[in-house]
Amino acid sequence: MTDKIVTRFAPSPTGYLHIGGARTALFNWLLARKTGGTFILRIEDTDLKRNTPTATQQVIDDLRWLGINWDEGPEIGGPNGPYFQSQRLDIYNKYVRRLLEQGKAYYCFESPQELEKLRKEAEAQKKGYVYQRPAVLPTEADVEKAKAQGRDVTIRFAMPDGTITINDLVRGEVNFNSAELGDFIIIKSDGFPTYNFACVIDDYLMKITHVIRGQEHLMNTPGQQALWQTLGFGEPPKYVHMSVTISEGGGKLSKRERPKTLRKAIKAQADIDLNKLAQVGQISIEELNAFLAGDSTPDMPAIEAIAEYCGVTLPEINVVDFCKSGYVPEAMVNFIALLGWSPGDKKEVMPLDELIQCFDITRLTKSNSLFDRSKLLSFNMEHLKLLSKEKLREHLKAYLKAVNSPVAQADDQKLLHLIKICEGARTLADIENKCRFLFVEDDEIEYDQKAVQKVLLKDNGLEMLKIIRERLQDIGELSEEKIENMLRGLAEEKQVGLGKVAQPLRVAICGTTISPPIFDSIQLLGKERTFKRIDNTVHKFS
RNA sequence: GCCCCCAUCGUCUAGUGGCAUAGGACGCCGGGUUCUCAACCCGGUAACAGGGGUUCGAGUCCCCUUGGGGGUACCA
Repeated sequence: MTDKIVTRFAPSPTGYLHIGGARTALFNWLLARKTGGTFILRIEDTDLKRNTPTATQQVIDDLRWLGINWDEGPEIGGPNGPYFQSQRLDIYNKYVRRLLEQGKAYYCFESPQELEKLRKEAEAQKKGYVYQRPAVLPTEADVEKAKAQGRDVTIRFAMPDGTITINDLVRGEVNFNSAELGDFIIIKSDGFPTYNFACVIDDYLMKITHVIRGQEHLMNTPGQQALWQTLGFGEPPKYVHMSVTISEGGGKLSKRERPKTLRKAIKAQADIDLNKLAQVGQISIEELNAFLAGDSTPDMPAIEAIAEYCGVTLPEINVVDFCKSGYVPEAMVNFIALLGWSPGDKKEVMPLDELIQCFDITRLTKSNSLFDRSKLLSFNMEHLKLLSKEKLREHLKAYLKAVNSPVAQADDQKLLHLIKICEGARTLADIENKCRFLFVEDDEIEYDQKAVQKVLLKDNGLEMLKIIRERLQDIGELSEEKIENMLRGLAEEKQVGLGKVAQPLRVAICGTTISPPIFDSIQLLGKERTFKRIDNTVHKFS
């Protein structure tokens, strides 16, 4: 019998979960679920400067939204806790002492500035920089002395000589020369462990069997493996270094893209009131100028507020962005899974359980893949069709709440009805857009000028509207059927297409040329409100 | 600069030496359907980066070139 597979997702809490992180989490989760193994969530909060207090919660919320649950970790605990690295300092220290005593780790006293200088010098000679291990390792007395002088004290791992071979489950053997890797820091001057150290200790203690992570970690693996062996931890975990997800703009899909898009958009608009923008984003004009010059980046809320004010659509990067754009988690998971992996047959659109069923870690692609939003959109539509009505309604409900839509007033039954008449929608946002007119006040309709010109003014649409109003008066209790008969009859009588009748009515009730089928729309709005809107429209544009 | 990874339609991919006139999906283009948007139906376009080997035979194996990506931190 083979041992149970244990995987983990180990994010550092620096903000919302982004697509790359979601994909890493997903593959680890899929492997665990496929094999009946354990999936652990571990928070790598060893960088005091970068961590934000709310980030852990954001990551947790995003994972839950995606449907990725963990067997051990924050909120639920487990036998290998704590699951926050910042709470495991004494554990790391124990292993550091062991290495120190064996002369396999040693103290260093260089400041970051001094190291930077050495690095620059190596660069100037076109050589890669490696830290030079002193012939005689510093003693505890040296540490005391350095501390007394106010110097930084760090601890480095003494990398053993020779070639390090890592065996990647999808890439095969990859070789590294340990002399080129150098002795890396395992304990920072603030006493916290570095990623490369804490990760090894925790993977060992948590009995992780498979480490699936991005290609950006490939260069960390030999050092971690050497550490693993030096500590006598036995057989290292199996490694998989996934391909990277590339953005449509080229380069790694990164959160920098959102500010970048906004900057470009603002610069493209010639006459724009910068003071107003700063005010909208609640930042100073200096900060705004620094941002436009590319010198700094304000916080996300500021970016988003300014973008909304300018009417600029920011590219989605974080999981929440997609949520707010009306994507459904089932589609996200399905799409992300197919980025750098394929089941091998022709199946693409799959529900979660099927995804788990056919998952095979060795089928990961080696090459990077580009994040194609139009394919995601298509997947989202397919999943909207696949989802049960109840599940879809729950998603829609959560979405409406998240974007603070007036449609949120609708009760469960109404929501189901709206979903039905919006069949063919590609996102939840499509449904919201189409149905919002039902939930705004009759005299707060915003008219789309193009629609008004084309449908109401050019083609005698207003006259048609008046006739429709009269006919509507006559048909008594509204039903889709009666409305349809009336409108079709009218079109036939006037020898025109149904569009000539339906479009003016549509613009009158919702201000745009886009709505659910006109018969359903009128029926839902009701007679009184329809009349009111027709009257308002006729009055306004006559 | 140095280290490492990768390379099939525009994009995601199938392909593990003969099943291949290279398959699917998204996109795109053309047509149909239609009260708007979307959906839906039919059809079409389009790829093995280049050059050397190995082999009876190469998208598939090897080498070089080129291109893309990642890393090069007291970040993770």
